[in-house]
Amino acid sequence: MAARDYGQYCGLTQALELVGERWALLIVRDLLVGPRRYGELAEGLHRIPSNILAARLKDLQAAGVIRRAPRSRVIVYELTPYGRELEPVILAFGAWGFKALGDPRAEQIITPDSMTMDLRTAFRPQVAAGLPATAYAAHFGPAELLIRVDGPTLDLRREEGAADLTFAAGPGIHRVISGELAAEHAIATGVVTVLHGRGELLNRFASTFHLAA
Amino acid sequence: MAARDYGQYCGLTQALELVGERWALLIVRDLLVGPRRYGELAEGLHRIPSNILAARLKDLQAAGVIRRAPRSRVIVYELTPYGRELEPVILAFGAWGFKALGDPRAEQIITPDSMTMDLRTAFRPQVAAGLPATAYAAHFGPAELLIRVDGPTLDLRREEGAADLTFAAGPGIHRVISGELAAEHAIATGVVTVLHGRGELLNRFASTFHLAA
DNA sequence: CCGCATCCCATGTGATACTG
DNA sequence: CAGTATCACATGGGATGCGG
Repeated sequence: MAARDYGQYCGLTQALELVGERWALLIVRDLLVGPRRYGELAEGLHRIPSNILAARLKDLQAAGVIRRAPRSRVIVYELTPYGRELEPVILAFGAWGFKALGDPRAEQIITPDSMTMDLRTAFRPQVAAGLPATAYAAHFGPAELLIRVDGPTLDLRREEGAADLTFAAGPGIHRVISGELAAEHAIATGVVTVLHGRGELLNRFASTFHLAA
Repeated sequence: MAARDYGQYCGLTQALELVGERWALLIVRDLLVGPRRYGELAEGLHRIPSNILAARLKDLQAAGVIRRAPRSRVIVYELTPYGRELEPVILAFGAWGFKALGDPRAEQIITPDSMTMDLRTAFRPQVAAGLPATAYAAHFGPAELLIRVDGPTLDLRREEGAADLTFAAGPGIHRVISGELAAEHAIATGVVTVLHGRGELLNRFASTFHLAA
């Protein structure tokens, strides 16, 4: 590692040596949602080569950021307390990057975990507090995310469940969150497909989750 | 770039595609201190190969993070407003990494710009507000940093000037900031050498700049 | 299957040298 | 001084293999 050492004694340099390599922060992002198995991580980061995933998991463990935890016959990876302290950094970094998101390219997908973190970033508790409690079920391809907003609290789960509004969406959903695409227009153009419930609730969704672009 | 694309449409992924490559955030860190010339960047990031520096400057420019600015016959690089929005991210990330800083390795140095950002990270305005205005002049090798604390405001300049305490320090100064090394002990062991002024002022320095480890 | 390890090749990185 | 050019090598990417 000496050759790839930045050669500086500095907080940022140290941070980059711990989690600065390719894919590392994305692994942390997914683990912020919850403990994940090797295969789940590989699925969420669908373009990561398996050797790289294995190497990163090893490095992150050595760095004290994550931990291997045996859970009744299967192994899950989870963040250590130190790793969890990256949450504000990742949220702020994600908010910064969100502003530069252009139109989604053809191969770009959204995964439940990436969407979960983006929604956490975009959640506006003070706005939500003034709105009725609402449950949304969002389908991203085969995956479903249950989004429950109750006053200023947000509960995100990767499961099925009763919702006031059920919709299917692709990457274009981000343009609704950025306010560039009005809810009605998103429905009209097929960016969002309402599967169940009143489509107007998508307006409430858009005001609850908002990040300027 | 398609092959190195993460393939996800997500704020964090986008951020990593803009400034996630090796050395990129360190360039941003140094530019947060002020506009810098090519040679100044190369000096501050003393282990960066010149071709990599040139490539990163080009990429960061294309990403809208930095900008080439001609200043009376010389070219300086400076952050765009969007690039400057990375400051809180970099400060938080640096604070996170600071906690994991072990003992400095032999080849690890501190540069004026890295120290400047670490001091900004560690600065405690509310503590400083309760202390008398103080100016410190810190020597890191050949470079000098003038640190002026006046109430809750911090002024850092890369220049010479009158100071209440002038000291020379190496990377070990970070252990004073983390509180692991008491000021008197730092002086006694030669981690910090007092060049001018009362050594007890290093205690004030340590309480003004503090980051838990 | 799941959790990796191995191969091979494209690309990025690093050291050095060089040019306008 | 501000970059380019070149080349050796390390790392990343993709496919595939393999043991538990």
